[in-house]
Amino acid sequence: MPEKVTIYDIAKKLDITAATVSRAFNSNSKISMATRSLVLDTANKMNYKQNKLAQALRNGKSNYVGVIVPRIDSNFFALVIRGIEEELQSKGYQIIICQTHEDEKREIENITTLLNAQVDGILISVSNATKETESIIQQVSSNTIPLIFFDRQLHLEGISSVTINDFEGGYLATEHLIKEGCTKIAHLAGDQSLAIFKSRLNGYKKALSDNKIEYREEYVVHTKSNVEAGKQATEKLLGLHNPPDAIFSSSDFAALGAIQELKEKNIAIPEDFCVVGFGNEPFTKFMELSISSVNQSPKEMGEMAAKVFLEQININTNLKMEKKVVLVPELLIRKSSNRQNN
Amino acid sequence: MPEKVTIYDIAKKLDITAATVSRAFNSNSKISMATRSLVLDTANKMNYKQNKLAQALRNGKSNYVGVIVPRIDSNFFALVIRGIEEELQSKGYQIIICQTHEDEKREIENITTLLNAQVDGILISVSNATKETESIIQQVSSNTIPLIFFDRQLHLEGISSVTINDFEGGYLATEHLIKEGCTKIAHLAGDQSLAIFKSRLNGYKKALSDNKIEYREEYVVHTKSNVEAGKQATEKLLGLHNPPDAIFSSSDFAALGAIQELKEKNIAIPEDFCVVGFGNEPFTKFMELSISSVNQSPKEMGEMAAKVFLEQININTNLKMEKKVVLVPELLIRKSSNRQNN
DNA sequence: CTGTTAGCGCCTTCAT
DNA sequence: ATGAAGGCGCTAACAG
Repeated sequence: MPEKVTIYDIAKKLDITAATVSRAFNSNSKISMATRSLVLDTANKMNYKQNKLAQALRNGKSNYVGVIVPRIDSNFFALVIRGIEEELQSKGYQIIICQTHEDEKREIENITTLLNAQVDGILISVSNATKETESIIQQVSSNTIPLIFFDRQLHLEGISSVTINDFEGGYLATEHLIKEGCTKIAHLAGDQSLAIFKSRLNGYKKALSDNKIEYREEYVVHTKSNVEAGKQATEKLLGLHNPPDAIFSSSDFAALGAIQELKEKNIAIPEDFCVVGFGNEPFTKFMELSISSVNQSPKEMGEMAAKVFLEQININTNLKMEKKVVLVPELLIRKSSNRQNN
Repeated sequence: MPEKVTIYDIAKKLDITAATVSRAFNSNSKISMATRSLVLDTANKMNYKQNKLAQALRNGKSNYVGVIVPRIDSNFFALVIRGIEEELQSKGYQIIICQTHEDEKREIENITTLLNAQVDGILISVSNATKETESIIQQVSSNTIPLIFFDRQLHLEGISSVTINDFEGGYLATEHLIKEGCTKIAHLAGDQSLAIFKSRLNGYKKALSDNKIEYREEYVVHTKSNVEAGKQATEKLLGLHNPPDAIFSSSDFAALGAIQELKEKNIAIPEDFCVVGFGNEPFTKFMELSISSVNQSPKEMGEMAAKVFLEQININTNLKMEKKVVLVPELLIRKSSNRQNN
């Protein structure tokens, strides 16, 4: 049976006191090398395991960091998490991952759960922007522990964030399509309640106007970020009086749907129609007709978010700091929009 | 500043004792409805958060469950985790995810970390099968907490597991290729130190012999599970005196590599060559030439693993039980191997 | 139904 | 360099 062995057990065996055993494990204290190694050895032999819970309770520091994402079964978030983990684990932090499934209630529950677990910080990609979520996040950040946004942020004062420049991403993609000779560029826009999608749309608009191309309302279709939605949106676009000759999609999945629809209609890509997606999902480069996309550097984003947390936790907690890190998006030109090298 | 509020703070304010406050939060105890709701209300107003760490320490139960996977940025494992989470979260468990990156040292570290964190159980997909890992796992399982294997197991007595029938998966895939008229079927075999890959190879062999097809050593190429390795292996196969007319790949990524190589050599798929992968990665159905694959039902696997854990934790701990759940693989026939409906 | 007491495992002054 | 004592926040007897 369990028979958990504690520092008292090993103290008794060595005829010393628990305090000494404790000191042996927290090397900083002054303790003779002899007893130190003796303690460590016997602890090992007795199969002793430090109880992090007790440690955390006593120290007021759990070494847990909470990570909240919409979902984990997405290449993007999985890579962000990987980045976070790699950065944090070497510093002795363990991460606890929570998923919201884009549900506001779950999001609030997750925050509560993490606070209950006494995490030392929270890294969050927000799903929702209700007033309630906003006020809870504001309160957590200003009263308790460091909270850092990544990818999807709320614009709240005093809260740090690590994002990519979605505006620039949208701009680059659109500009590229213009350079390829496309003049009637449509946009599959995502959920406009999320700032990232708004920014991509704005980048698209700016690129058009900078290039003296008229913005047409009818060329912007709001779609979910999945294949089927992309297909339907494209069908709609192709049915217009004056159909577009290119699509910049705010999501790779919708871009794939667009391509499927175009193929069904026997429209040649990229000769007669160009497509650019967003997110650099693995399949975009696997396709025979590889899909141009905007890389968001998810792993680097995670690493950066972790670094900001570490800075935050190490400074004097009275001195709140706000750090807004904005990563640069990278346009990956592939077959779906490359007329030169085709 | 933090100013953590405890049950004592709210007890003082209400002029009652901390025990009563505690009881209010653990509804089972006998306590008057009046005080109960009073406590809950004021606790809420004071922004009180239960300290799960203290609770866990006191109760000897953390409500944490550790999950160890090779990596999280894989569709398969992400979905397994999702299944685990959905099953466990409703029961009040929080999961802590660790990645091994297929590194034996990390694997052992992860186990230690989780034990230190006082998890109530460990769900693990093993990366490695060294003697050391084996003995640690054996020891954890028999002396401390429930440990359950999923997908990748070690064959140790008394330890439960949830896996899919990889043998059958290999058999189904190969049999299907035979039915499509292929007679010279090659196999891209994975790391044979992992049982899952051994089983897939064995299923392949059995399907051949059941159909009176001679097994040829030269048709089995051991490759890593990535695109490049699949390409190279296929190049090698095509260079044989008597090259194959089909490939059953133990990995979807290698299958994709195979297809890329075949296309470069202008070999028509599926007319002149059929390919079947394993894992049902998202891209397999996204491709224009969609790839046949074996579905491993990752989400269900995760749910099942969680359920087995819950059973284990709820029975008398003296009574160790071993439960081997084997899920049935599902062959998904797509364009890369479908000669009938093409 | 509520108060009192003790202790989960650990660390950290304060002594010595 | 080590021992003694108290407490982190909570709950579970045991009283009453």
